[in-house]
Amino acid sequence: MKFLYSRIMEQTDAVAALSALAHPGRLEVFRLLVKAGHAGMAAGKIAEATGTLPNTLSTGLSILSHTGLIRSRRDGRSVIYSADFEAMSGLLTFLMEDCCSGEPAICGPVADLARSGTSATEGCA
Amino acid sequence: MKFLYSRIMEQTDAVAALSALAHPGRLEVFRLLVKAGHAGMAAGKIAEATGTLPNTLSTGLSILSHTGLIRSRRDGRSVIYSADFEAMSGLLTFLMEDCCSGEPAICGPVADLARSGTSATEGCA
DNA sequence: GATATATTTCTATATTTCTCGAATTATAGA
DNA sequence: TCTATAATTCGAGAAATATAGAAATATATC
Repeated sequence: MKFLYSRIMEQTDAVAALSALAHPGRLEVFRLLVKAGHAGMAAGKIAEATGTLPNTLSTGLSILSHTGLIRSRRDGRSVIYSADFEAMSGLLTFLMEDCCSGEPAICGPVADLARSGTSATEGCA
Repeated sequence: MKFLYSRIMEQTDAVAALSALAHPGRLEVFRLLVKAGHAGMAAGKIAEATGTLPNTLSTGLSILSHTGLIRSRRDGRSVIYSADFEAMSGLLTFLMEDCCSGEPAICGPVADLARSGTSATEGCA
């Protein structure tokens, strides 16, 4: 399990992350975790919120975890999942790299993201 | 062919856009077009730059086009493709919506993006 | 130790996606 | 019109992905 986002995002990692998000159920889970912030959510709560079977959800969480987009920690019988904002920032930066080649200012916030790089989420709770 | 990004991004559209990007060849093409900016690139030049067969590339360009992530215009015998920064901004905004629920400031530029919304690329050439 | 809860892993089937050769369409110039 | 160039569409076999039932693992409580 590699977490290269904080340094260099490679195409292979980006494709894996995008593939993980390119699925209605997994995308819903990820966005739920983005909203939940650092606190995260237990797998059971996610299953309840999304109406997914536990085994199917677990497969989805595993796929997201392997890309580094989400993290997990155990809390008693539950496993808490949370979004990794640094990984997400790395992905977005990779996507918009060299936006408008040399004149990133014209692209607004998208370019800000590409310019700010991975230190973007340093302060995230 | 719908282009909902400038207004409301729905999950279905986001999944389609992410699926389109979740492929090494298509991701390479998209990032090439991000760098090329508004000027864009002819399909033939893209094929040359990426070493893709024309028919395979055409399929990839078609998939990207249908999501609204790229646009095309004919120029003589060539077809020029270019990235649609507004669509991309809409996708990124959708992904990071309600980042850290109520305290987006702590997420830095990622949250800036989520907050700025679709007007982000207004000034893009 | 025994039981209940929470989550994951295994396995198989169904479905979707990928790639490339061949044929087709569109435009430009002689 | 004829020819060349540029790009797209079609079709089929191969590969990858999705889903859910059943079984297994981990933790907590009695």
